[in-house]
Amino acid sequence: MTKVTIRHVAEAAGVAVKTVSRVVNGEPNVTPDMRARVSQAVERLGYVPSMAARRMGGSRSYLLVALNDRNNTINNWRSGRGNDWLDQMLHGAMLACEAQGYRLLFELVDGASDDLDRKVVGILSALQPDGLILTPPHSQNESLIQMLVRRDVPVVRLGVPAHGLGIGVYMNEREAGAAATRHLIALGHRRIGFIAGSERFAASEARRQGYVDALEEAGIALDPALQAPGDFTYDSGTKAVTGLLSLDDRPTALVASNDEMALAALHCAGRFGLSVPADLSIVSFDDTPGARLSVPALTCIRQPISEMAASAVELLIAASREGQHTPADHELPFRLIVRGSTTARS
Amino acid sequence: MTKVTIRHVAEAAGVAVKTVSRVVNGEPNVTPDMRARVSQAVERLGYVPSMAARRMGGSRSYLLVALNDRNNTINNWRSGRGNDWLDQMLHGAMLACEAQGYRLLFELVDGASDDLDRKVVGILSALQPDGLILTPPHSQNESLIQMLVRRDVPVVRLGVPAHGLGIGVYMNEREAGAAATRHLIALGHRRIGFIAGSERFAASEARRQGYVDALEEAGIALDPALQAPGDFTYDSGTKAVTGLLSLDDRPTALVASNDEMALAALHCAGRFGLSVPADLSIVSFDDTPGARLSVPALTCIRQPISEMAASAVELLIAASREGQHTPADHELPFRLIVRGSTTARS
DNA sequence: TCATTGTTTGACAACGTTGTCAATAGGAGG
DNA sequence: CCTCCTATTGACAACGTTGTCAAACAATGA
Repeated sequence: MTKVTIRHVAEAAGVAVKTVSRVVNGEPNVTPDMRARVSQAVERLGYVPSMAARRMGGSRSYLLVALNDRNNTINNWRSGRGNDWLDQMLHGAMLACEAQGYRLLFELVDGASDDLDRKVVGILSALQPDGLILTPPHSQNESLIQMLVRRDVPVVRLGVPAHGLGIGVYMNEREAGAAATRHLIALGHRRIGFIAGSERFAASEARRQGYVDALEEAGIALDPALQAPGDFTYDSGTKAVTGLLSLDDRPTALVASNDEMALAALHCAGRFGLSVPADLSIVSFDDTPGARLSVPALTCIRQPISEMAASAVELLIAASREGQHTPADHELPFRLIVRGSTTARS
Repeated sequence: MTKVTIRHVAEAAGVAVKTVSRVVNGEPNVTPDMRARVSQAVERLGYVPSMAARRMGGSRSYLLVALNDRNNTINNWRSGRGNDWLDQMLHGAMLACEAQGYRLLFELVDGASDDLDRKVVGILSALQPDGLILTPPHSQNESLIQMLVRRDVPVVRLGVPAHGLGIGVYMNEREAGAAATRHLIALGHRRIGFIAGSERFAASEARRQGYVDALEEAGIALDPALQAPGDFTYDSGTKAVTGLLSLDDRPTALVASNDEMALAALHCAGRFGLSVPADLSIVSFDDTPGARLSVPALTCIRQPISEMAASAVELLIAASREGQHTPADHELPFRLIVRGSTTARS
């Protein structure tokens, strides 16, 4: 009933503690007999090594830390926007960690440059994780990442290419923006509006460029009036759509940079007497719960969030094992999910 | 640039390591001078104590673990249902932890009785947390909690009264069910349907009882046909509502045990040619993002989830400090949020 | 003044594991 | 049979902190 340590197992199996350690960690140079004997003792006593002691004795902590911006998270939560992105990220990461015997600790950070750096260093000192997962927008913070790389902490940057600093795990946002737009073009739409995301996120500009790419390759002239700014919030979506639908030559289709702004568009269209998708087709990004339950359900680009997180974990563990921080980039495929919010131009 | 330990601080300040420890931990019996001198060194060197070493040397780990059922989480996520409850719980808990210098580690568990117990013991052995937060339905698992209490692990049971085993932090679900129902009664409704939640969760039955309470106190006869089973999913909501609206004497109002089933009701009503709230009023539970963005927005009962989580953390830390596991119950108030989905009976 | 008490500081062991290196055993090659 | 090499096992220090206890010192009371 009391705490079981490696010493208890060693005594029970009649071997040295180091041998138990070897078996538990799957190290080589242990005879099958010995391995069986020790394993049996481990099983019987229900021994599980203490993470804290592992960290103290050895060089690994079996711990990864995911850093997320506090303001994003809290704002999402306060505004009732939900944290679907984060949920999926955490799930993907946790499952991958579990599969490898690692733990994931989720931390909120905020603040500007120096202050942020100090906080992150504090987290590093306190937790001594084997790797760090950064989410946008911090995954774009080059100076922060430079510091981490200097300290030899394996870092995965979610959502953006690493460009030689850390490990980037992302999807091709530009191509996704183009795919969303091409879908509308293929349906016969010519006047296609675009609602941009917050400039704090690199993905926003990439998606816009993809939109531009698709129009250009289809030979459709760009109309600046069709590009409205937004910041991923419902209200900003309402404002953007109101502007777009008030145009003399209003668009017949929209690309919204996230689901929430698309939902705003959906509701807003009604106020203009337009029905979706008959009078207005809408494509968006994210594939959140709300996008599936809306009427009509939203055609959208699904980001491989949990897959990215799982990759992140695997890459971090590999990096920490090999003790080298080779910069790398891993691009994962997105998917266009066609639902009821888009149809051919009438 | 290299790792700074307590010894470095001690040398820099010209004192013993134990003295630094005392200052860092705010222990008594240190002269103000000494405290200042050491604090300055800590500040200057950017010293942050290692959690692992703290756990090894001392009796506390400064770590709390939140246990959640893997199946709930994953199903919610796969089905696109979202994990709003969990998000809020984690946020509340994390912020409270941060305020006290603790960390929160989130773990998924699953499996039946023995297997579950073994997994939890494994988590305890590996992490050695100062306390455990259990979410429904595991917070109802008496045998699991009994085991934890036997092992002297402070435990908070979220969402249910503790009844003398562990610490319960919850809202009065029965009273909430009654409040939701009374709101409808006050609006003149007499035929009020009820869509139940999954029987796996104790809250489901409590809410139903509250519904019954309110009807009885208003002298409205119970009609078993008005109580439909459900399991918190959209589909089960659709099924339940279809049944209720097909009745000869159909209800003019509904109490849905969660937002998702209420949204199903909302959409379903349209198919019956009924408009909400004119022909059908709907009250639900949760106050999820979808409930606020739907048209009309849902009148619902808001659970004080993040507040419950924050209380949980504070109670756990207090319990672990005092080293005694006094059973306790903490009931937090819910709130009825009136929005567009309810109106007076026409 | 001296004994007593309390306050402040420090020395040292202990926590549970892994890294390092030495010791031993077993096998190959001469 | 002896030597050399390798595979296996073990002894022991180290990791960074806190708990325990003792030492030094100051304050109190007789």
